[in-house]
Amino acid sequence: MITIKRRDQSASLFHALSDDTRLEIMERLKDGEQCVCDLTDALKSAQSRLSFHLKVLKDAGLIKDRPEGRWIYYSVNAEALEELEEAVQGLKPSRHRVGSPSKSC
Amino acid sequence: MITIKRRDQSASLFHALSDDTRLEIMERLKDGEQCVCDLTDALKSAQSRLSFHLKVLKDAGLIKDRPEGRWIYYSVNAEALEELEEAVQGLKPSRHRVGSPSKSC
DNA sequence: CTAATACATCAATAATTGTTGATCAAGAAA
DNA sequence: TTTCTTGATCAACAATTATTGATGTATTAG
Repeated sequence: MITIKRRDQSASLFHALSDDTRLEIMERLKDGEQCVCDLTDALKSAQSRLSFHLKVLKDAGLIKDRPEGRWIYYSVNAEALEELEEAVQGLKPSRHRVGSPSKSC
Repeated sequence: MITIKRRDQSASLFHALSDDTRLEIMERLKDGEQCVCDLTDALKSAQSRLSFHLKVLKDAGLIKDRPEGRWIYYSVNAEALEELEEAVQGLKPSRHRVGSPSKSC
């Protein structure tokens, strides 16, 4: 069912953004691509910890990686942000208020 | 620090939406307010389970409740959706690309 | 009044997530 | 080659979240 798939997709986007550290990573990446070492430096965190969070973001499609030499540069995936916007739009109540409470129970 | 507070607030909005069941609740509420019994009925779930998820959504401010008689009607809180939109906007990369990789490590 | 309904909340348990430190592979430099 | 650096991954553990069934409270019906 397509609806369920979309819910799952939305949930995974929201989940990836439901953590403070991951939001901070996204914030850093707004200014341009960063390698993991830039981030461990900026967030003063263990490398394995950041790799974990980067993986969550990447699995959700929110960021992309670009290996170059011995570094891997991460950057925001603009497409995923559009999907996210759509997901949020989809939460808005429809214009036409469907009538009064059902009172079926 | 205001930035950190905003990140926390965003994270809690995203977290509330990071679950399939809760997204389905939000979907149901789009068509108008529903009492818990409507939802247990529609989602075929235990009442305590839905109460739990409704609490998560309510704590995040995404839904409101309106007691009436022995029912409690839940509905979408439009304000929170605006906040959510802002949070998403805030994730977008800034226009001006800050130059080349730092290569500091 | 008692009985039934709607719902929250709690305690116990299960499942999922996050953190840490260790290890491993690949690239670059000596 | 050996060594150093970057970063992924794994195992062990900690912390958070979700599910279940039971209990409690308020409201309404009989």
